[in-house]
Amino acid sequence: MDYNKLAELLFPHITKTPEDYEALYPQRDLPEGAKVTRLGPSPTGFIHLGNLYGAFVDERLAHQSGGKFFLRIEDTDDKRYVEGAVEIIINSLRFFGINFDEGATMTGDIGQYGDYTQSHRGEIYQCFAKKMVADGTAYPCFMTEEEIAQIHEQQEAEKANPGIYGKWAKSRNLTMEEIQAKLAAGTPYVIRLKSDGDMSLPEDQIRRVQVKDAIREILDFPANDQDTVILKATGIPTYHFAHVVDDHLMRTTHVVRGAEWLPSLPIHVELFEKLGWEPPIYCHTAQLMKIDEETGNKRKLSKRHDPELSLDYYRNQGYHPAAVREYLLTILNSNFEEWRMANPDADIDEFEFTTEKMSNSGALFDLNKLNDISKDVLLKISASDLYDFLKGWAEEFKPDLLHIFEDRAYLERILDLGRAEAKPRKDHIYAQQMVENISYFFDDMFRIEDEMPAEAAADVATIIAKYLETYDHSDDQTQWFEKIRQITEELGYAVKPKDFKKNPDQYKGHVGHVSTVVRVALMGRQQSPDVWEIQQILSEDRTRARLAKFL
RNA sequence: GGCUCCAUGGUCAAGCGGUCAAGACACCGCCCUUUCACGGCGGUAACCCGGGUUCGAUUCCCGGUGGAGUCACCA
Repeated sequence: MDYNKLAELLFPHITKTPEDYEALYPQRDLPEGAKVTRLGPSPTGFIHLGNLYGAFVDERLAHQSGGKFFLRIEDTDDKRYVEGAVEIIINSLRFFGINFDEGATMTGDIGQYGDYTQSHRGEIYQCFAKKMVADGTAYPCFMTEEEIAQIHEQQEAEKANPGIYGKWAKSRNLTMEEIQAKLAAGTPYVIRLKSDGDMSLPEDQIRRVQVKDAIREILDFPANDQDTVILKATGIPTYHFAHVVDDHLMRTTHVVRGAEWLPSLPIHVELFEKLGWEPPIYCHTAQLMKIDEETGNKRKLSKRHDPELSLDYYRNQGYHPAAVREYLLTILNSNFEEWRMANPDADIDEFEFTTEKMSNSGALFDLNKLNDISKDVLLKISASDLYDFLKGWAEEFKPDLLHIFEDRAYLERILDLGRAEAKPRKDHIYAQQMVENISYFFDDMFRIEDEMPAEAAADVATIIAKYLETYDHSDDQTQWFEKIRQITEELGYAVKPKDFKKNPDQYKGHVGHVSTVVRVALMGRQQSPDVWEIQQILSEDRTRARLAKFL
């Protein structure tokens, strides 16, 4: 068989050579140790937490080493394309602080290693497929879908491994004449890798391949034996081939991808071997998991089944991007939490991220933990920044709430309530929750949500009346509380809660019950931050009005 | 079914042959306290099983078991 002739027959329109592309995309001129990473989403426009998790690794690796991080659109499957997806991807990631140095953008490519959209790179893939055909390491396959389905059935019946390999690869040994005839008849075909692997050999004779993974150390598996499709009938490559060609030509140094790619790693290794290229360093990240409600077991996050893990969900809820980043880093690097405790105020970028410290078992997404982390993160954000963040969130998701932003100073005081103390309050978690938390500060949202405390129920009117009567907005906190005590005593309640607990028969209740009455009248809830501070923010008029209205 | 990955409390996890097996979140209790939150103190709770190797295994090896992933002209 004259493979060169076959290559020309199959790819007469390809005139460039592999050398041309090698020259077009030279080695990158980067400092020693600089890492080049990439994110290769398919343009479905759907991003979930798992994608962010992986993107974060790429971003850290590249930017911590003085390297490059680029975006490549992997749209070799036309069925997946969703309009505007590139924009969504870039914007969603940017929101969480992940920015690309080069690659596809909304307005065109940035960088010297493009085109960064796989569907535009047809000729490049075909050039290398042509080379493989010329080398005798790839061949045209004319099998129809029906034939392949039939083979699958037969394999199932024989309990053989499924797939096109060895004796099942019927187009593998076609003669030139047969191929010419098929071509002349216009029979559609794909290009398959001609694998040297053979899994049917006795176990000790099967060739094994070792790959060092940056997260998982040595990976050891049997060499690939599948004649995997590298070019579809349309001339578009499959993921496997596109990955190998692109990451070589784009001079990617580290390929970060989910562990679901582990099973196809042998294919990629063989492809790199056949093309005579050095493979990149692989970083197979553990999958983010969730508990499946139906089975009660852990399972990989799924785009289809877990819409609540979409990035949009977190934006909707109003989680601050810094909190999400902080959370992701704690599950990404096991020593991050420790580092954070030692450096509570350090910038997150100062943390040295390493693949070695990444876990290789799948972590369950833990909302409790996110919330806890978020409290600490938001505490460090100034009221002014918090205001801007909240407003941005409301503009996008809660336009009917925009009126609360009219008085900036007022909202900032509310957001800062209790945060200046030595032991500051950590009330803020995410926008939606914050808004609910502070709703009583706004008359249109204020309503009585809680009951009056049972101990003081009979005296509610009296307590409020007396309180209003003695109310002086200019009282300091001590003076203010002294008045509460007086009312407490006058009405037969214990000034010290302990007295009441010791002798519950001697009192109607204690000072806590009395102040709770005020709290419910003013805030509509039994629980709130300090009443005096709230009153100061509310203003005298609003305070008096609410008390009066309650009577 | 084949291949692969994974295996320490409810969750995330330190550990890398000798530890009363860290810590964080969650949970419970107590303290602080006019409520809540914050904070402090304390508590419940773990090395999947069986063989080796070794004076000694959570740690190393083998075998099970369990969980996950993957076997497309999808990525």
